[in-house]
Amino acid sequence: MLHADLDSFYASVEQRDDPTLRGRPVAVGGGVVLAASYEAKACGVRTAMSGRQARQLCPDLVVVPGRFDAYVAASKAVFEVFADTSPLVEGISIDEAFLDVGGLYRIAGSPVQIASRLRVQVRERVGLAITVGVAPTKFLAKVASAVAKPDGLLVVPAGGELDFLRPLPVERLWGVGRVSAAKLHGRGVRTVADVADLGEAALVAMLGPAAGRHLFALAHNHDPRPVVVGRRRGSIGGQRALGHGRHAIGDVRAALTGLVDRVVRRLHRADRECRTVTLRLRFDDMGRVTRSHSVVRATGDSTALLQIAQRLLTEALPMVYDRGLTLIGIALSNLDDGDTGQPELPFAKAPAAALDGAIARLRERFGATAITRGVLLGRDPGWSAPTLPD
DNA sequence: TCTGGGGTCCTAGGACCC
DNA sequence: TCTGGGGTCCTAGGACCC
Repeated sequence: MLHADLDSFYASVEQRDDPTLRGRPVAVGGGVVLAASYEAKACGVRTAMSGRQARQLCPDLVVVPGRFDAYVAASKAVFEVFADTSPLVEGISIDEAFLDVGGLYRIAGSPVQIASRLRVQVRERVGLAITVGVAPTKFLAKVASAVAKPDGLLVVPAGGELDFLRPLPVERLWGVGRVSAAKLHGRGVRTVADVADLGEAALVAMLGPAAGRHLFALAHNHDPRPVVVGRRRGSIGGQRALGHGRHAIGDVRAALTGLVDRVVRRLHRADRECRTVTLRLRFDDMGRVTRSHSVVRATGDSTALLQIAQRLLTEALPMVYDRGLTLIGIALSNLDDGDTGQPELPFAKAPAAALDGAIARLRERFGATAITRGVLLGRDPGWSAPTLPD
């Protein structure tokens, strides 16, 4: 497995396209740092840090606004190199992917040779530095690339997996963030070796069944997940920061309308439909709530989706009045499966049996002899089902 | 030092079905 | 009058990732 990860992606694209930025600390973003060049990272600037704090840490910092079209174009070019490298590519985000090169020995050489060539190709064809981790499993390859950054290549040799893994801090494990790390530290668990030796039951008790088992497996380098080609996203969303202070409800509604418009446009461009609309709100105190609504039949109708979104906002309005609203977001999920072109329906597994059972009970209880069966496709208020003759 | 925008996956309770 | 066991789906919240 190869894990290929572009270094400081957005910032690197900026430095590639503007020679005056090379060798200087660069941050992409404004209010918040979206990406920092290695020169900026050297003075402590980090992704997700506020712009003000970043400037304090690094007085020479050059802050540039994002040029997302350029990043998308660069990403496309890099993924073309990936596609030329292996038919088994799984994109993880705009700037990283897994490549399964296990079957390419005869035609392309060893994984290390393939990885070296990949780095050269990305450098020559796209002008960006990329770090590659090579290991027998996805997880280990990802850890290897993280350790090898920037502009590196790291191979975890077969048989040496646990020696490589065990001394690393728990934060290196995929799925350990701030909260889990704090829980683990509280129990004196600091390294991967500590996690591995703790035992699965103790981890499950601490972190829940899924996370506990997941972590235990990773700590023992058990990661059977294959590279999955052509994964489709499960949701499409958008959000907008509103700034502090009070906002007129009309402005909030207008923001939501704009958001829905943008997101539905992307839904259409992807040629997909959705069944669930989720409204996200965030408040002054960083508290957040979500409100969602699902319809039975997937739709891409912008009017219908906007109506649902506005209704969710109306329902959430009482809490908006009490707490300062700072962010509004919308997400469309339960996307249809585009392979069949058929919207995915809930209850799809056994509707016929359910209907037969209901009919049997009607006969039994009421002695009904003529029964009309219909299929109800919606349950929104105001929706009426057509009745069909038996 | 309170901050962007885009996502995935898991958990838990409730309603409902056989 | 009261109870088993196996499931799906929806909703809300939370952790985590880039």
